Amino acid sequence: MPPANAPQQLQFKLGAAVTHQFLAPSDQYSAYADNFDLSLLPYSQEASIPTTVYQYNASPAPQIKIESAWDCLQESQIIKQEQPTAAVSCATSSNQLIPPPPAYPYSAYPSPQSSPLQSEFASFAYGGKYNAGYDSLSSSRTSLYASSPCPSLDATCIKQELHILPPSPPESNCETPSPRSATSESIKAEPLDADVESFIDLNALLQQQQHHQQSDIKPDHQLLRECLEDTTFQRKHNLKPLALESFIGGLAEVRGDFEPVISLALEHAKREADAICAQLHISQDPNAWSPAQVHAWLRSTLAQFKLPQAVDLELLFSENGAALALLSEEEFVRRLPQSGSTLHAQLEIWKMAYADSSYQTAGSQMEASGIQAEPTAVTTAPQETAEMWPGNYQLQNMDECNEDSEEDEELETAAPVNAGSGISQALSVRSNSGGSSQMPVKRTSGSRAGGGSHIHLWQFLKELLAAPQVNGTAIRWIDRSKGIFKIEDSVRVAKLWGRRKNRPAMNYDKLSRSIRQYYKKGIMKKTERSQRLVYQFCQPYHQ
DNA sequence: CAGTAGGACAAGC
DNA sequence: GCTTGTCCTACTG
Repeated sequence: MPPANAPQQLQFKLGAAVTHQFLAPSDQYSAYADNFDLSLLPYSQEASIPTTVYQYNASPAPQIKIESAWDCLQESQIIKQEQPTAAVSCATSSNQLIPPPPAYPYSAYPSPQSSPLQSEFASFAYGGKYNAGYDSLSSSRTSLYASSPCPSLDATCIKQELHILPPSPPESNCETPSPRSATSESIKAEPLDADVESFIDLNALLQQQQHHQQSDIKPDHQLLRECLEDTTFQRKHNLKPLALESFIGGLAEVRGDFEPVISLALEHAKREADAICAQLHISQDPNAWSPAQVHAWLRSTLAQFKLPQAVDLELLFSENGAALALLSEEEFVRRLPQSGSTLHAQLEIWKMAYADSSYQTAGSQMEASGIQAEPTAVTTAPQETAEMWPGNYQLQNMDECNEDSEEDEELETAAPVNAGSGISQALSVRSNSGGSSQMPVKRTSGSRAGGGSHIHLWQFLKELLAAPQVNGTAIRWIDRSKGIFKIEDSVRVAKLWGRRKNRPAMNYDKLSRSIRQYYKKGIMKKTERSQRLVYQFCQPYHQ
């Protein structure tokens, strides 16, 4: 279990690393300064490029790249692990785009920007109260983003490239507002050259400023405080304060980038859940639990986390699994102040893991029955089986993570590394308003090495469309009910497609040729009133 | 100029 | 055989 204040510390660090200016209690200063000396920044006259740049005029699609904290996360957590995994190799590759924080379950956290649960989302993403769950999932690797990862945060960890996504087009039906729109009051900066790659290599700064460090060490982080109060750095680099909330909210835009880690963690969650289910003889679907099974699960989880066993647990929790799943965290805490939060977090993980497996099951059923089949409602819980948890999906992203070139990094932020994998797809489907599920995309197999995947273009497009928060600037629905969508950024979509298929030479010309092949196959068509870059899925390929 | 449309052929599964 | 990638020409706004 991480220290109780780890989430706050971590969030603090992240926010501070981004903003270079914030207000916080002195103890938080201390917590931060223990790991990262901001005194480097104001003295870095040679640093010609700001750490944080908000490019309002960037085009076509500024993106968010966050390397620092997650690199640190990986190095401090993943590499330590005894089992070499794809995540390890991913982490060890230099300068790659970081895997993202875990997606938040839409069902529980509908809108990180607008929801009052925003702070909870932040906690979830950065090892907050959900730490317990992930920490517990198994030994170590599942603590990727669980246990406080950045005690080792140091200058080498801080290399950031931040590009804030522009607002969605006015007509966009993106479900999540852009960071700018969500934080317009918080983010203010002078427009800068769109082509500026903005980052600070603190390694270099560290070397340049060592003499300052050696000769100017002040006690009690006084220097840090002075630096934080000194805004000359911000003025010099056109930096303005960025609210932590806006940064956290903006991460929703890059949620897809974190999917490799999500998948990895989910895989471990599933394995552990699998074992627990077998041990307790309960379903992996919390909604299927009887009250007695709920009690068994609660007691098991309490024991797992070494939390005090409640004597009157049966009285406190009389619900069945379905009702339990609807309880808020507050309700959990009200009933069990000491352990309610952990139980709730763990239950969320189980729900998320089950939703993911359910989604995959639907997808595999779809695949098995042929792609022309009507879509399977993802929300329909599959029958319980002993093999409910899929075991082969989790590492498929890691290959791409490794093979990413720096050039492609920008693409990584624009779309999930594997848009069809992991929980973002499931969550996207689950988040659909009106209860209409999308046609599940065929899951790509875990072995795409060397030859791309077997995914069809139309499926890939639906994947992108299913993640408007991530891909809304590249492709979006015009009329979802009719299956009409528009490719907003043909180049990017084509590159994403090329990456997925391991076709570096892919371009929109070729992609569109494939789309046109769909005309005679009845998969896609141009809209009645033909518009550029606007296509329409034919039935039953949409809806 | 970018996008659209479609023919032709090849490659990979 | 199917799907997709590639290259091509012609056309359109």
